[in-house]
Amino acid sequence: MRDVARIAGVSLVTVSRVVNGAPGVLPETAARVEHAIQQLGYQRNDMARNLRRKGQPSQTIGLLVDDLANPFFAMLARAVEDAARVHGCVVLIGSSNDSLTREREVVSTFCARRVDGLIVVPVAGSHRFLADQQAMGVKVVIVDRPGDSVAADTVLVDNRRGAHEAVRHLIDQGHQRIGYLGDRDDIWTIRERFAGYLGACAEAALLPDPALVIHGLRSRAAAADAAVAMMSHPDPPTAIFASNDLVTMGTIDGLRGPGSRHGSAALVGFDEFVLADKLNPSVTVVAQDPSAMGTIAAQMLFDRIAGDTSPPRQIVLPTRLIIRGSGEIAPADGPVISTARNGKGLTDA
Amino acid sequence: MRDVARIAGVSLVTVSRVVNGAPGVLPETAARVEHAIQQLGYQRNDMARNLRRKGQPSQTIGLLVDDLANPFFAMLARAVEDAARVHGCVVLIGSSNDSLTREREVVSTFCARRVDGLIVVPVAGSHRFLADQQAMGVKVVIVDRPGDSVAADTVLVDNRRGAHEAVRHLIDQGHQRIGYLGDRDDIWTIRERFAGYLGACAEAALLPDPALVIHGLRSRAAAADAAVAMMSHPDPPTAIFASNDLVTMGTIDGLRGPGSRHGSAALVGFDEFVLADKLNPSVTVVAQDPSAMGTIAAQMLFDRIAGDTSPPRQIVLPTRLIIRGSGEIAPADGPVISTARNGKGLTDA
DNA sequence: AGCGTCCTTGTTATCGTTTTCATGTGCGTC
DNA sequence: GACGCACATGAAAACGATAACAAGGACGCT
Repeated sequence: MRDVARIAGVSLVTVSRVVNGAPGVLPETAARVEHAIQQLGYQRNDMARNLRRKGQPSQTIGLLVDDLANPFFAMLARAVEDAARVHGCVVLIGSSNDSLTREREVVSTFCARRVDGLIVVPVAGSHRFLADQQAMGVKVVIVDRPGDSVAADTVLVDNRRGAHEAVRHLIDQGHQRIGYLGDRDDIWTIRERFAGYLGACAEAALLPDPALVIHGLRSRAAAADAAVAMMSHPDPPTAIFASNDLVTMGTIDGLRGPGSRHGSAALVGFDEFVLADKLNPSVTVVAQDPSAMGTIAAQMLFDRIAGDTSPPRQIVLPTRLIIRGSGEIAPADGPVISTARNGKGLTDA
Repeated sequence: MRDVARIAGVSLVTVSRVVNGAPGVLPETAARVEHAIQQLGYQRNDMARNLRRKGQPSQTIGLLVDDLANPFFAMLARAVEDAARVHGCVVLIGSSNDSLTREREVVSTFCARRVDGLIVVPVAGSHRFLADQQAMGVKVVIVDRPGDSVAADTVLVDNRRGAHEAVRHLIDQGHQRIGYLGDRDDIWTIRERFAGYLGACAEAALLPDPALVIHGLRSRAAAADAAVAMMSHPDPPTAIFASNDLVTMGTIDGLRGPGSRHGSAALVGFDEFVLADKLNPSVTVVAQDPSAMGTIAAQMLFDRIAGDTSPPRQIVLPTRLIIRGSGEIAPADGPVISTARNGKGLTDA
């Protein structure tokens, strides 16, 4: 910058003004400065800039998801990124990998970089440290799961109702023995879905057989094994509700695998996934709209950064039951997941 | 920091030393400082820190992919993030969305933040601006597609050979009329795959019928339409090679859709995708390992940041043909895509 | 002519940290 | 007892930019 000033024969302030498009610089002077900038390939140092302009936003936000490689969070991240771009903001990204320690570390690193705000998918456990950061002026929006010990805007999905609808759909089809295959139930979303399953059963005066309820499936393979085990029960279920996409796919593996009775149980899964409609039989799912979640969360965050100090809000998005069922021809229009990117999903809210 | 110093009754330097774990501070003094830090909730400002420590790396890298919502890039991003964490680095992320302008903007924004390095999936077009940033000291690694007008470490996949193998597999199965359904052929990977298709045909003395070659399919729906159109040809292909996952899935839609001859053509697609093994018939694919690409790219980048000044290298990873074919029982172990996260894929190289 | 005003430009202080060098203190040694 | 040395600590400058204020000139008005 000093070099630019020297070459253009002006002072630092004038260069600053030109770089920031501030008014009150003679066009001729500006041109000289521009020329010097070109010549030297000068680029403003935003670190120094943000340091000096304390109080002004730093145009950086942090996004902390569970696992970026998971398509659900990838879509959410993309939506956040697009919103950030509109606000001239860059995005720092991190995966917590279901570890509270790692989450705390990442949050701390981001805050040391003086982000304006954070969008966090919280893992289980206390988030006092988030509240601390809030006190220091960092705006926080929580997504996907409620945060423990922290008052912040939150965007959730009505997991319970979605699961309830799904299971009721099975019941309406005449199923009486409905198995549950679930991920770790210390994850809030999973717990809610299980509650929805129980609720729908209770509503129909069905008492779930404890032998048909399996928790803690952390991988597709584990789910496949569990599905096989469940179908080997002397009195196997006629239908299965799977708590998320991984478990659903594992269940498909199990029901389809060698030595299994092919398709001997109806299947409804939480989470839409690619090609669910092309399986035979195609799979009924409870679809969420991760893209909408990201867009809404980003919107709330930028409102806060812009100075909104109203009490924290909680937004609960509905799910969508996509009924496919055995042998049924898939609907002509694709699943919600494929159109979510354009933000249409917002109308669901 | 000033407050911490005052409360602890020491100078700024001493606080700095404690915060950075520098030696030469009396344990008792350090404890007093630590206490003051706790009390005030002080956190180092890394902006100011990076500003002062010019020359030292800023512990920030930028990752620019085509589309973060695409599972391929999401996995790549996750691998990069994991590697970055090991090096104590945070990751700025952006999607170029196939736009050179947007790519240039994002790169510029990242560099204004003084990132140590960039991992870029380049869109088509000249990347002179990347070379400019290199000249300013930013390390660059190119991934997935070669960069135009820029000398940098590059991680590619042998798209041509992969496609060649895939098409030869079809030929070995006895197919003579093999259609090509492809994405925009101004994308390098797509062009390479098409070249592989042509090469395999030529090798077998097959002359592809121009009516069976369709380019420019940008969406699943477009691919579905194209597949239907191709199958409606008076002399339809007995097999189809699809240039990427989106086109493959669209082709499945088309072959399966109402009014189509179900499964009337064999199908091999580039890119592995979830559940490809569970379709009926299951789909043979050419699998890449995005996670390995990310890991290797990050490794190269951090080597450069650490001071490696050897000439730019180019690494070409092989693909893996996963033969599934009609009616065949899927192998017990999952597709490469599901195990890639742990870096095992690296052994493929 | 004198004065106020607008407009362009420059001077200086500052952001929060680290670096460099200087200072003071205690201790062992000849 | 003086010297050198190691050690803990502090003072001041610097990183690259912006904010606040000041200065000089042109202009119009009385």
